[in-house]
Amino acid sequence: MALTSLNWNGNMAPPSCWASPEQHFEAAMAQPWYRLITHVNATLVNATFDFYRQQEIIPVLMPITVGSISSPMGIGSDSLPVEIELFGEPTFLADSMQFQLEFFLRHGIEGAFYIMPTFRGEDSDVTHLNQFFHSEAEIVGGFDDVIVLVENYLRSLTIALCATPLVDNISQVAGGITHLECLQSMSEFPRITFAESMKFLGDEYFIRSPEGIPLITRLGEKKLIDHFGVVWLTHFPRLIAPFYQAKSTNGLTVECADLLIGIGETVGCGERHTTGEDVRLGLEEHQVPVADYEWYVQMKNKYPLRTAGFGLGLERFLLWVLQHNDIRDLHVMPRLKNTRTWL
RNA sequence: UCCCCCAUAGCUCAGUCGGUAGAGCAGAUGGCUGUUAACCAUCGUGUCGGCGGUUCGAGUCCGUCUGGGGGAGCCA
Repeated sequence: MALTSLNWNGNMAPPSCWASPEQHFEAAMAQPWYRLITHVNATLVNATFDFYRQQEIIPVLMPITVGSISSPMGIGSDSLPVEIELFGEPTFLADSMQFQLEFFLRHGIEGAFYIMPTFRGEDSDVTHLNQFFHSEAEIVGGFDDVIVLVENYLRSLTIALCATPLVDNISQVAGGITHLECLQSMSEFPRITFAESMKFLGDEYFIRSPEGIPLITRLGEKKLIDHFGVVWLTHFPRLIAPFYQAKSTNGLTVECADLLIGIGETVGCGERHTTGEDVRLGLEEHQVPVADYEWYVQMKNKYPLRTAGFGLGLERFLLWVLQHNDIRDLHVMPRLKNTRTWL
């Protein structure tokens, strides 16, 4: 990218007018904030492709619609899928393309990735968007392999950002780049298991689900971030994690982790069930109908494979990069539920 | 989805005990000063977010819906 100078005069602050389409059109066109977003995004996408090319993890093309809910409803999740009507058929917009990535790994490749918009029906707020850009990858391997992959990926993203002329503008907005430099210098990120975090934080940072399972609160996550800066929260109790994560050998937790950084959970990763039978058990335990995931079970029955993967919310990562606190400021072309658009 | 708060002029907000609405800023017009502007004067009908109810009478009370903010949850 031939960026030699980003000499944007004036206020770098976000206009924060996404609720007003008329104002936002002007702001998105002219404000330095949105020009910075565009260039930072370009750097992140280029860096992502560069990173995976070195790892021989390949980009794959996938549809953004799915025929049945891919969002794991049931115990441990209330997430809302987005349903539309397409050619007269009820259809869901993908909330993640993890299962499709898992499919592609059966093509004899070591890893697959994509960056695409995915969709969520929850109300938007300072940390949630109804469409966000998802950077997901799935590899042949296990829990520790995907942790290393994510750490290397984030390191290479921050190195790429620091190597562009954008770094001065980022520094201006974020109030410095020590957070970027600090992450680059970490050989590995701190980890804390869910069980350890309960001892570390104390009961007041947890609530109980209707089934009596402890859930960490947002305040608890914030406390961990304040203490560690960047931290993996690992090995969640089986029933509060999605059904597709592989069980730990203790049978009580699953081989998954959330990366807490910036405003909270920014990466979710985990090792998947290897066999169809394990998937079937997971569905049963989470009280999710097996019929919705029949192909997924069949795939693992016929082509068992140990894989692991992760999903990164690009805008959430960008919040951390810019040290900002409202994710709705990060879309040049906003797509928020119940909010009109100018485009 | 749950809890709390909010919605009044272009903007920020006031409005007490229920008696048919006010201020500041912005704006418009005029005046004045040796003219990129300041100052002075004058100018306010706004479905009081929508619908329904109570009442002789509702911005005010009740119900409900919509939208916004905060918190919880869910998630990336």
